Amino acid sequence: MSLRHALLALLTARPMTGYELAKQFDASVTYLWHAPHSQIYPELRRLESEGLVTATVVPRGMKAVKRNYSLTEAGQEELVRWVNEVQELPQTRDAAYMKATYFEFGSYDNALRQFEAHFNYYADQKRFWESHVQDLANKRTALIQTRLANASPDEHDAIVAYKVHAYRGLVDRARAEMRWAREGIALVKELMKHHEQLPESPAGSPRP
Amino acid sequence: MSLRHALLALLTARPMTGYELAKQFDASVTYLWHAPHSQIYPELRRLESEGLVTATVVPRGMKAVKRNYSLTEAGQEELVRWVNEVQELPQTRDAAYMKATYFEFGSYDNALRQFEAHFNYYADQKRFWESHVQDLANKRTALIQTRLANASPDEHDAIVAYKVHAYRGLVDRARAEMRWAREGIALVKELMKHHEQLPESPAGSPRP
DNA sequence: ACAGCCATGTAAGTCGTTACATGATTGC
DNA sequence: GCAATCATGTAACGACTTACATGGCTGT
Repeated sequence: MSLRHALLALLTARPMTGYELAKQFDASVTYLWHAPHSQIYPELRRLESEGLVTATVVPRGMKAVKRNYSLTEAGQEELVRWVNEVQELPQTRDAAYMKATYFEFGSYDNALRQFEAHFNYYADQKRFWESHVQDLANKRTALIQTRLANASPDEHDAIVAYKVHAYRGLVDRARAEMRWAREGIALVKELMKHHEQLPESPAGSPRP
Repeated sequence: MSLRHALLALLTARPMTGYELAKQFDASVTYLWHAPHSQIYPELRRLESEGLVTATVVPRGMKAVKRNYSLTEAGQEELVRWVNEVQELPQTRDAAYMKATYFEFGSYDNALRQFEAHFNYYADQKRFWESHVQDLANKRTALIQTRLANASPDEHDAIVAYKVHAYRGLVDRARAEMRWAREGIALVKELMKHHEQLPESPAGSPRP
């Protein structure tokens, strides 16, 4: 249950409506812990019913309303409890690597395509994460600024440094994935070369 | 839906009972795609009802029975279809990194503990994956041997190489996680040093 | 009038977790 | 007789996905 804690953490910066929270999510946390708005709204209601946040109903336009959520003391305590709890790390579940172990059931071209898609995906992620690291290090996002404004100055270093460390870790991870994909492509090309040298055509296992 | 395809892939080696499949899972695939037996048994029934596997009922003891599953042609086709399909990569969902971005809400000691747990976890994983790479490269597991026996010899290289590449990727990943944790520990120690030099005690944000 | 963003949800279904439950066989 | 391992499930619940649905406000 990281979603609720991500929401609580966002609310430490300032009170926000569900919509604003969803936007902040999409701008930062989503790259660490993805959640669509359809998950956020009900979770906020649950947090409210558990007393971890309070909502004040604000009119919007003539008829409609929005709910402005803020953190309660119980919410802050729950956040601290969660931060101090050492969680079990989740067991690996990686569809891309799993599929890669079975590339023999597809063509060489397919393996190349898969590795290329992998590379491109992480190249994109890397770009985002790198720019996010820059934004954080330079305190360039609106959220980090309000967060810092609410904290005592001698904590500022830590607040920024932890976030930078996490997002840098993701940049490294993206780099590793890109390397893995590149090496995968090299491997496939090697296998293709070998295969050309044995002109007998295979007829054993399934291959489309 | 990788579970079903992992099951189909395992069955390319030889027919197996649910129990055997669960054991094979726990010995290899589980480190790529974890699934408990309570998920495997129902999934096998579903695969059977969709015609991707067939089951022959074998007596065990006097009263009980077991079901021996084997891959059908439709199952093989589905496996090939899946291998050739480029899947969207799942959005990141990393509880450990997410929590790390909020370590300012806990003590320095807590941050150290968290990073140490992270390090130890991946050190374990690395050991397992490394030995698995060795087993695969030397064709030392029962499963890879039956799998190879059923494939044409000119495919043997690829079958082993793809698996070795995937598990090596996981070893690299574990190494990266260990590095991240080490750097996290160094960061916390830096922050502690700085903090000692400012003797005023903080009283702003929540800290237990 | 219409586009685009603000704003908030529901509903159905799948996937995954955790705990519970039962019984058979093998070897000591 | 008992423990370990073989063997197969169910049940309840929670997390997540995808699609659907509604309406308001702002600027052109």
